[in-house]
Amino acid sequence: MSRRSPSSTADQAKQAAKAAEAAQWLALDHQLCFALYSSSLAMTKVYKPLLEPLGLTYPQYLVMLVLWEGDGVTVSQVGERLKLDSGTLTPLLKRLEAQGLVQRLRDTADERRVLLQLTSTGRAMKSQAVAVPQAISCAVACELDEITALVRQLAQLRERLSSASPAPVFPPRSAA
Amino acid sequence: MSRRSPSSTADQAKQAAKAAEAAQWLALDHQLCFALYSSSLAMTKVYKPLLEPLGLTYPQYLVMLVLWEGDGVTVSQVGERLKLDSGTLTPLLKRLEAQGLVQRLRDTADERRVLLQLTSTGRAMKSQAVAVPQAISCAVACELDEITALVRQLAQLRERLSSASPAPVFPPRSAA
DNA sequence: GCGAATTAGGTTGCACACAATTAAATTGCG
DNA sequence: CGCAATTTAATTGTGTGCAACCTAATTCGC
Repeated sequence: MSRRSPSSTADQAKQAAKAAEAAQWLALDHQLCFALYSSSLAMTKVYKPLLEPLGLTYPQYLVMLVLWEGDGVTVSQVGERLKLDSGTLTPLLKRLEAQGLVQRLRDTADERRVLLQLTSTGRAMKSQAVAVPQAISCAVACELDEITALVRQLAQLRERLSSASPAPVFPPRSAA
Repeated sequence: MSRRSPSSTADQAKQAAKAAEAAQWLALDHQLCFALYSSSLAMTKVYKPLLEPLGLTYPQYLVMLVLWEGDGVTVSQVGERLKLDSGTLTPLLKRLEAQGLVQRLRDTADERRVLLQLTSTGRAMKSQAVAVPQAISCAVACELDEITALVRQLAQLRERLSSASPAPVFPPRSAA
């Protein structure tokens, strides 16, 4: 404290207060974005060893979850469900096809569409896969209610985020 | 219903019950992993237009948050904070360096280390950046308490995930 | 029918994530 | 001191995410 005082004490106090406020807003550990980001990455790491025996990556597993709920759907229907676009899904689906889990077939009625069908191998994997969420559930908390509540909160958050168009806080080209 | 009955009705009922249970465990919308994954991606999309004027990607912004809290730290200290490894951080930091926001300097005392210093440009960006979390906060919910609670829950979850080593549910090579 | 607008996937390019490997510097032990 | 073990980054390779662009197929106005 009190080292050099070329300007007024009031000025210094104002500066300090402003810096402290900035520190609060920018503190990593207060950021919801980072809490989401890091826990999502941590979740992926927990899944990885469980999915390895199945030969699936985590996003591939998500696609299989969608197809196990019902196949014969289009690429964009899967994308809508997972909130992923064709640039992500196309190569991913080709890898699932190469592994013999999924078939990609042009819709004869509308050749712009590609229909996704599980192969018998892909369908059979479902019974193996049930063990995955069970293992996760045990590894994490087993408090089903807590998990359910968190899932609901996050789903709501995701909705709010998807429909959010944040105010453009910067006047375009202010700091170019 | 009732199409072909080569086996007993009891068998069919058991099968159906088992399938229904599997469907529960594998339902996409019940998965915490997907709730995290999709809301994290949605969050990144909301940040993107806010960070564009600053010339930062979302992970680059996270690194800047760490450095604004205190620079002169090593690559691995940043990695520990963000839970990211050198394979991710090294190219990312080189891009920040190329933009003139950060300096990467070998520690003269221990030449294995690389110390990260903000440039004056990088330091100056902090005051611009305060507007980013403020805009997000408004765009999402403005319920500070709710956000704080969620951040705490997710931090706790991340800890549990990081220390979790899920039981290897599959006997190695069961479905190779 | 026919041409413009729309729609569905695919391709390309860039930026992560992370496992696995490598290389250089430091530490520690005899 | 000498050398093995450790530590710290960097590199390489695979797999996402996503914007921007492209192509082909369909639809719709006329």
